[in-house]
Amino acid sequence: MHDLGDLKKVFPSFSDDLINEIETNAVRHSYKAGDIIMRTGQYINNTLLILKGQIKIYREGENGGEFLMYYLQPGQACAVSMICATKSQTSQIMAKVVEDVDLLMIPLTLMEKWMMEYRSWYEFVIFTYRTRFEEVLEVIDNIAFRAMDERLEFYLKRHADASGSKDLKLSHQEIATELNTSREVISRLLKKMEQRGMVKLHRNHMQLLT
Amino acid sequence: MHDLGDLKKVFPSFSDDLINEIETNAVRHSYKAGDIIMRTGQYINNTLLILKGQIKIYREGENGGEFLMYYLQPGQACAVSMICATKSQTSQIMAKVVEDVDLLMIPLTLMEKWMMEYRSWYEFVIFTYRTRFEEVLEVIDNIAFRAMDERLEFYLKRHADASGSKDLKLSHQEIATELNTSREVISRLLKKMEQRGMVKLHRNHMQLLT
DNA sequence: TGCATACAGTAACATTTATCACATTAGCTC
DNA sequence: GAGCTAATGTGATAAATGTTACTGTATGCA
Repeated sequence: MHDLGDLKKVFPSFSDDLINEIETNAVRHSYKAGDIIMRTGQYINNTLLILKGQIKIYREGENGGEFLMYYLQPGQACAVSMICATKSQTSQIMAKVVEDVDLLMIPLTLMEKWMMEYRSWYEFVIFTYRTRFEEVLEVIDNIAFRAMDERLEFYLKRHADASGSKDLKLSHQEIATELNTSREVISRLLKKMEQRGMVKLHRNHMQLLT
Repeated sequence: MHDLGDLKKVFPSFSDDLINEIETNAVRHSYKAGDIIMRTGQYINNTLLILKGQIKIYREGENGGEFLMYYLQPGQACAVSMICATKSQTSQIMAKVVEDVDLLMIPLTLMEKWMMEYRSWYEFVIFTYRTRFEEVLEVIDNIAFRAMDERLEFYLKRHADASGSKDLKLSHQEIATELNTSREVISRLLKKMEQRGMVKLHRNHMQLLT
């Protein structure tokens, strides 16, 4: 199914005995693009370690908004699931698969045990918390202090970073949904950005020029 | 200075040996209302445990905005300082004293050690992370999906909860600063709320009626 | 080829929020 | 109580964003 070398490559910071533990105890799962792995209000009993693919973590609005918090990539874990898992709490967020995903599910009991036993696990968990907390703070900064034009620029840059490419496969509607605004607003702003030479627009995709 | 019974009262979940450890190692500090304990970009080497008073945790905007994230009360700890402390990272937030504060400073090295040794400390830390993360998610919900009138209502309720009183000592200007809007907007919305019987306005304070 | 559909552009208008300008008032000091 | 000051009230206007209602246009599919 998967082997030690595999895991070690995706999670290089894990110690060998921790990897052995994971090999023995974790359950592997696959999901298809579009699958929803976690929903608001659902109980969480596992921590998720991403091996392959991409997951979008977002807040759901009443009118179908999917307000983007952050993306999970291979080598990362779901901070929310870690936090909730400690007391079998319900999730406050949604997780949707963007690209087909392979992941490992770690039962909450082990999660706690490992915290005490494996230093590399402890550090990984704390690092995950910290990184996501900071990311979320940055999101707050943007919606609290920035107007939509700046937020759009920031959003596009995040995408470019996440996908490692300046060619972004996004429709205006998708962007609007993730920023909780309307397509028309995004179209207008993108046009302005194009006029300023920051982006080149095509159908279903665009290139960041900056 | 302070004794075991003291600490035990404010942090009832801590085990006796943990409290002893804290007694021996923590440094006590006091701050006056208005003092700024943490600023953006500053290095953090201690975790803070609040014994008395109230601290406001916020994001600073360029134009002097003080966007409220949450309040720290007695019996609580600064989640951000815990996270940053692990690797001597810089803070991404501001912490300002609202009411005169007594607190304990725990050096980061102990913070880590205790995680492995004291279960009640581990649980406290995880609980702190989770609570704050959820609080911040709720803040995001509000600014992402709600208009100013609803955000104001939410803000007032939070204040009532935090202070344990429905009589809120707040000027319109303060509220405006913490919601990153202008005083006029707050005045107008408060007037509307008063007309709907949700609040009774006075000079420098108001009463929540709901 | 022609049709259906999703995507994109754009104008006109409504609504919300921000900004400016100034009036009013409560509470304080002398 | 006169006068000062900070807090609050309010109208007019500007700017940003949301909404409605269309048009055009690429793409895939029958």
